[in-house]
Amino acid sequence: MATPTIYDIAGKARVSIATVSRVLNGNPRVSDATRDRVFAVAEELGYEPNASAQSLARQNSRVVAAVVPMMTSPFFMEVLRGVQDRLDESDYDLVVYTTRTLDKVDGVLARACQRGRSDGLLLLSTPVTAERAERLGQAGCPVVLVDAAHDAFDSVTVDNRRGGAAAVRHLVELGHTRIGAVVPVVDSVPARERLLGYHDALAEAGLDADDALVVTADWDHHQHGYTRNAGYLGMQRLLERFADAPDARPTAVFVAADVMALGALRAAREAGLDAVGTGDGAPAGTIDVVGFDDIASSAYVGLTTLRQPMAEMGQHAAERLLQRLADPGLSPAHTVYAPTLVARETTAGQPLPEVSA
Amino acid sequence: MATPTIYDIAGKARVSIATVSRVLNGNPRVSDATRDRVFAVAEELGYEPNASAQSLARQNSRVVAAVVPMMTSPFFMEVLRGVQDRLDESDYDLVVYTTRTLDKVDGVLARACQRGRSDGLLLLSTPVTAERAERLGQAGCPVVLVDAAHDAFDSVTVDNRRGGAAAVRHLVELGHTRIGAVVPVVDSVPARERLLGYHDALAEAGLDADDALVVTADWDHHQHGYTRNAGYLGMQRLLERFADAPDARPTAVFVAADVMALGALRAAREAGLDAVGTGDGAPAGTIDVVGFDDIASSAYVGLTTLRQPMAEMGQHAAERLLQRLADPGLSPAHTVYAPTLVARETTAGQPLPEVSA
DNA sequence: AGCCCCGTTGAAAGCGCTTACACTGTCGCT
DNA sequence: AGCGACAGTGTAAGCGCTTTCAACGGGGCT
Repeated sequence: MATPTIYDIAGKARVSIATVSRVLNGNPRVSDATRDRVFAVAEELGYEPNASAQSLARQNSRVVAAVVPMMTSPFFMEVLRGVQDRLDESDYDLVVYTTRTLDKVDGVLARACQRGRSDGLLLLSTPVTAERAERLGQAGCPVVLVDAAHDAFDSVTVDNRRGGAAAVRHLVELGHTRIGAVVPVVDSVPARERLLGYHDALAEAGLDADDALVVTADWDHHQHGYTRNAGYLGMQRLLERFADAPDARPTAVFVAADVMALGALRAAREAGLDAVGTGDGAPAGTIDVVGFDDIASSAYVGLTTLRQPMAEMGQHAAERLLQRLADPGLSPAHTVYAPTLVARETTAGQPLPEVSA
Repeated sequence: MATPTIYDIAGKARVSIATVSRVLNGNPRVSDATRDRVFAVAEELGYEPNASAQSLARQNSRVVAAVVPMMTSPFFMEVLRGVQDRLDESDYDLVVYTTRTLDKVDGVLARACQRGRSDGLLLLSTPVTAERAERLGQAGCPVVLVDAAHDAFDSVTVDNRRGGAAAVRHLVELGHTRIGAVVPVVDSVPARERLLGYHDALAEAGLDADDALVVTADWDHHQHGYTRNAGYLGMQRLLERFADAPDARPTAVFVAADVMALGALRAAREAGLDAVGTGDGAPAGTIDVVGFDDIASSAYVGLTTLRQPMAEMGQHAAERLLQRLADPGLSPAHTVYAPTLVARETTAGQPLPEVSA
């Protein structure tokens, strides 16, 4: 026989399909005898409900969709892990959509939401334009934003500006006065915020801002420059600028994302710079680096960084979406986490401490 | 109005729903005038077909499901990117299921396949037990395995054994005679194969196998030991064994996965060993390392490794699944890629070459 | 005895779509 | 003129499930 349906169960258990449905859905208005019989038959037949039929009948899908720009970023993966963690405890399934380019987002929104493939949406690092907001509002699909914000929707983010400032402040405290920055493509809001933080801290320390010290990643636009490669090229460009004026070279660099920092570290090394500085001033052949995110690799390369509680953010976002699914009337809440500084070798200049396992 | 249906379109365009359906599905048996009218109305209403209703009616979902053990592994992400690439050109959607633990796999299979949520399955690094094979066969759901194999199903893998051997051969050629190995949990088939390759190469070179030189990751079982942490601890343990006999210490180590190698490199560094060896013999304070996979980070840390064409494998797997979806009668094909050695600093002992961008 | 209520069940109407089949009207042909 | 062929369209029967509503038979009650 093909895959069994409730009709098959009904026939074999000598009840109507309505009763079968009741049993399967835990409706209490069924006698124990019937319930047992139905369950037994269902088990025997290896019955699995047809998801499409269920969705169609109950007008919801018990599916939550996550939309992520690129599937390869450690940041998203960590967030998704958190999401998955929370969702595992619910009876919602998670489906992940990746949008290579931002203009594909709308297509995905259509598919995920308007076509009824999912009951709710988790938008990661996906800017919500006015038009898009309109569309989402109209579709009436609950949405939670992660690493992005919009008044009309729930959001969970990290205070990027404060994080950027904290990163640079850390460098200032170590005695650096010429501090560079390598940031992703500026149309990324978090990137811009982090850069603002950089300037905040500079101003606060009474240091002059100098455009020559700032490199904006002009590569890998499709990923907004959040790549190892962009970090690599960015650091290279930064150092090249001072090839003729070694004394003016930045002694420390804030790289606005850990993936980029991985590349930047490499570029520094190739330029003969040791990323494990001494912390006091600017010994030649040395450079300090601070990243942002604290992806898994960072601990292992000893990268000082600002930790975002990625998994926690994912969990929280999922939690919030679940709440909203249960009660669509909730008014939008904005959760902002404070990034925390994790000092490691790229700024500590101390003997290698052990990785925290 | 709620989300529009074909009834709304039909009403407004003064045709029957059958005609609407025909137009929307590109059926040629419709007059041009009608077609235009229907399209216009559909556009105007912002119509999107209900996915559940379509699936139910056509008895398929136009969805392909990928099952991956852990969402955080770079390997899987790369494979999935390839899958996505190929699927983007088709009209299938990809949904990703993650299974924290292997016993959850069956639940997912039920949900994905038997419940009709997807038309085909991509199983990544998921061992197919006899029982599971039975189940999959019965569900009649097309399956393609990646990084795993089974006679009854299509598979795309890499020749792990040959790769392991190539890795070790490379070390032998560099003059190493005491070569260690750090491998993931042995119940991982690929891991076991790579270890076999290690022994092959040793034997081939006339070197004695020595259990003391092999460490099996006994940590992070849920990820089969494929973690930075497991690599870190593994290398630590390996080095500890020779703390009292520095002369017997391995001068080179084959770490059977790049993520692990990242951890291993760290452990070596903490132990005062430079991973950039000179290639000739065993200078004190030096150790050579070869990994496996060539994940994105590897180029940046200068890790010598055996490259798996991950994205390509993903693409190919998707391609094959699509073929099988079109023609379920195809007999199982097994594609085996040859891993290629990518020599970098952790074995080259040469001045840092530039990262290939 | 008659009534109502309740627990238990079944019949049937959808959910939004696809598709086999039937129907209508033209056209081209003998 | 009369035939079949055929393009274009509508009718209606599902797809597998949920859910409303009605029906049925006992109890417990007055």
